[in-house]
Amino acid sequence: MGRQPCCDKLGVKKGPWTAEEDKKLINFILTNGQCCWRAVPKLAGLRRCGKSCRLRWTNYLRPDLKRGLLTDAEEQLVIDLHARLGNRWSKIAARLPGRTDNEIKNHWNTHIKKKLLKMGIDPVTHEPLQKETNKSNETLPDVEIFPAESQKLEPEPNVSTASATTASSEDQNSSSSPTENSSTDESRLLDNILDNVSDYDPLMSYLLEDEAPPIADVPLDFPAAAQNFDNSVQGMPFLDEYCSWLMDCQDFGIHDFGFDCFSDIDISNVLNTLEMGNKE
DNA sequence: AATGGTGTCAACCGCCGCGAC
DNA sequence: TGTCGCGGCGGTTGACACCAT
Repeated sequence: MGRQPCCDKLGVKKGPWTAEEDKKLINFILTNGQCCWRAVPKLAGLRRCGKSCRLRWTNYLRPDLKRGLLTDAEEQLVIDLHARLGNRWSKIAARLPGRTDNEIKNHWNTHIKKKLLKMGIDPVTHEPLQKETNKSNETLPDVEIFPAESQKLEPEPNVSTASATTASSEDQNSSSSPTENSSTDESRLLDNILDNVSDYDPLMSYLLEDEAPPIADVPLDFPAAAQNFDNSVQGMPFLDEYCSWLMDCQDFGIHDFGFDCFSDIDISNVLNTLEMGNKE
């Protein structure tokens, strides 16, 4: 392959994880929580580098992950967020509870990109391809044109023109080069964008609120996490997905994997609570 | 049934930012 | 202030599954 391995120490295993390795990692994290990732492989008895362990955990083993394809709503949200944030997958993923940046990135590259191209929309700029070619000399688009949002976000004099314009340019920048010019400016810009979004779209508003922590950020004290989970999902638009995830967990047989901590969580209670929250 | 092409996604790589010292 | 180590991020790769011929 000729790739320079990041974990080239002797005896460090690479490639797909085995069920045995997964089990070891899960058991370790559940027993000890997430500590120094570098120490994890040694302490957990794994011949992997810490980075690999972290990746495996965050992208695949984390119990709060959703499985399966993105729903239409999620997909639309990803598109909306990508229009604003560019290829900042982790930021996008943070707004989709139970989804990982890797998953969203993959889905973007394999599904959404093609979908948008088919619709005649440039997946990078989110502008119609036709228009894109016509305005090749322009440096910045005046207004970001994005079908779903252009309907929702009526241009308002004082609000989003500046940030939308900047967002588009930032979008373009970020897709070609991840380097940020100014993190302070950027966060201010992001805040503006998020504020403006909140003015228009309740769904986006909810998902973009910093006060509503994504499930992924719930600390890994699982019984406590279950409580936070319980609280944080009240009124969530994706309740069905959480329910199905919990169902999946049961189907999957989490105890087989050493998820004994879940014995502290009465999943049916959680489900009931979720359903009650959904009805309210 | 065999084979080649294409799509999907888990995992890796290298860079960057941040905190500790 | 500079250096180092760690975690996180985004881009990319490669193995595998699926489909068409």
